[in-house]
Amino acid sequence: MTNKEVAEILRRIADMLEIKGEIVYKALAYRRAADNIEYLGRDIEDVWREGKLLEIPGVGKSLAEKLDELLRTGKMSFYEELKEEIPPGVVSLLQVPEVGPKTAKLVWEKLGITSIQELERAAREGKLRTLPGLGVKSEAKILAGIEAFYRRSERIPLATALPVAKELIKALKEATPHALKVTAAGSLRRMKATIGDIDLLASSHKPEEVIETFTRLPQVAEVSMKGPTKSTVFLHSGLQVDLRVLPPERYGSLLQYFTGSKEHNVALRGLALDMGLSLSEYGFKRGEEEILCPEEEDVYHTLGLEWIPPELRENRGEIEAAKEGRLPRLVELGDIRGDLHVHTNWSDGASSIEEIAEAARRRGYQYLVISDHSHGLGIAKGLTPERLKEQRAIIDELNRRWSDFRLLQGAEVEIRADGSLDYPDEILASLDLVIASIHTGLRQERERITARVINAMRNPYVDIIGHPSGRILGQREESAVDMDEVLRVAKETGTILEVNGTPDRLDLDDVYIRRAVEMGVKLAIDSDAHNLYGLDSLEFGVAMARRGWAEPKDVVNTLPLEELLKALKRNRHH
DNA sequence: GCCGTTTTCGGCCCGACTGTTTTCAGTCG
Repeated sequence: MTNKEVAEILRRIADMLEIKGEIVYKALAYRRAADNIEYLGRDIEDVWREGKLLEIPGVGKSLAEKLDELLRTGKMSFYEELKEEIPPGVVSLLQVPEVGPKTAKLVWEKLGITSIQELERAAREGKLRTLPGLGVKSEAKILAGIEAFYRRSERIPLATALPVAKELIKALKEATPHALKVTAAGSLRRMKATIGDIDLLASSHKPEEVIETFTRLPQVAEVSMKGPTKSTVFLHSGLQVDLRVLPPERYGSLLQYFTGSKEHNVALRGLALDMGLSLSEYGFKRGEEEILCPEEEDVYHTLGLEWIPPELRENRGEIEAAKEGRLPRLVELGDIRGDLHVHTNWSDGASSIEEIAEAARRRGYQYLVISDHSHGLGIAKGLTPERLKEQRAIIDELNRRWSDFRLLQGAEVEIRADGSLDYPDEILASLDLVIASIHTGLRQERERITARVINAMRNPYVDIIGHPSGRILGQREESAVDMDEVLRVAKETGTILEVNGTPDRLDLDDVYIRRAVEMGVKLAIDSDAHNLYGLDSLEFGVAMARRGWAEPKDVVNTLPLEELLKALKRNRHH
């Protein structure tokens, strides 16, 4: 059973407990455990086999027993009993915006509603307004919520949300002189791989005017909620945007609060309470006395912490690290000396070798690895060994042109469905760098696909495993590959794992990056560009690496050229 | 249900907005 599946069951239990009306803290405990399991970075089954369930934060005696039963037998009797008690359709009502546990319970008990379709019918027939606590307006809100549910858009990639946020910030600043600072916060500022909605905030002496202006921007399709300091709107694209406005002297606490994550904030507030302080977006309070925080640093310093980079704010150890002054010096785009994975029009890329090389050089890179596909990937015009030789001649020719920049010839070699590599060893040996990737047979079962990757890593000429999980955000789940095993073997063979910055890949995921960093497995942050603009994607790879606590020393392409060449695997095997 | 150099019991973050309420409950983040 995967971590995600276990986490889903725990979250479902939490939902059912809330509908039952159990104390909310019980449900919270299940959700916290679910989060910690999902982001564990290792297989829950392994942890279970080692008898270390209790070491997972948020898992105590009771949950450890229930998880043991689940992993041992595939079923959890507590969960099965709850399912008998509460129909699954009632739990599904919680997916509708505006419907929470109380409303779900109410309509189930009073009207026998057990599905979203039934809820919709009841709303249309005006039955909801007859229930205690609900009126005509609530009924309309729920109906609107159901419509939103039906056309709900999935989370969108970070790279899609960022320019939208930038445009809104610009538009708001131009539309009113009262918006002083305007910033994107939330998961966007934390650079999560996907974004649910956009959180903006502004400082102003006249918050109400800023809110008013914002809700009238031409980008806004619908105003969902509007108060003196806060509003929620939907853009024409269906994307939800929240705006929160406070005066400048409270901007630091507002920025901190709105950046989240929720779990990080909860932990910070707990810390504040220990110091006799109460923390909110307005600042600190000690009794009646207020401590204002115009800058975000003020919030952290008041709590005796170093300022924590937003990418780390997930309550996964960053607060303890900040307390002890051992936060990592996270890798930055400026540390990157070259891109190790780009395609050209020799395979499925759009630009020539020369064009992309010049573009990389203009970025200040010291080197660039041309890594077109191998011939097995026919649809991508993969290179035969003969064409590879022709390409080498061109690369050699181009290299005479620069003294400050070097082109390397690599390849993205297919790991075939049977586990063999798409070029023979003598061809691999002729390349400066070899990336081995899986593009086919991604749905193979765990043992088989893991064996393929490990076989590739054991080949002395393979330097990097490209996009190790094979996920495509919003389209394809990660493969069943046993990432724990991949990490172990990578440590043993010195194989580098790629952090692919392509916006819909972002693969490795930050959770595994963190694990790699802890284990001392090296990373390569690459763009996997297929055209000149694609080079920009490396920035998102950097963001993922930062979320995974990676420092420059963990990333091979922060090295100068000579050191990079020394670090590559082949030099040890020759 | 978890958790503990002030606690093994009694806490568990804090506030905005909305609607149906004459003082607060529900939902959301």
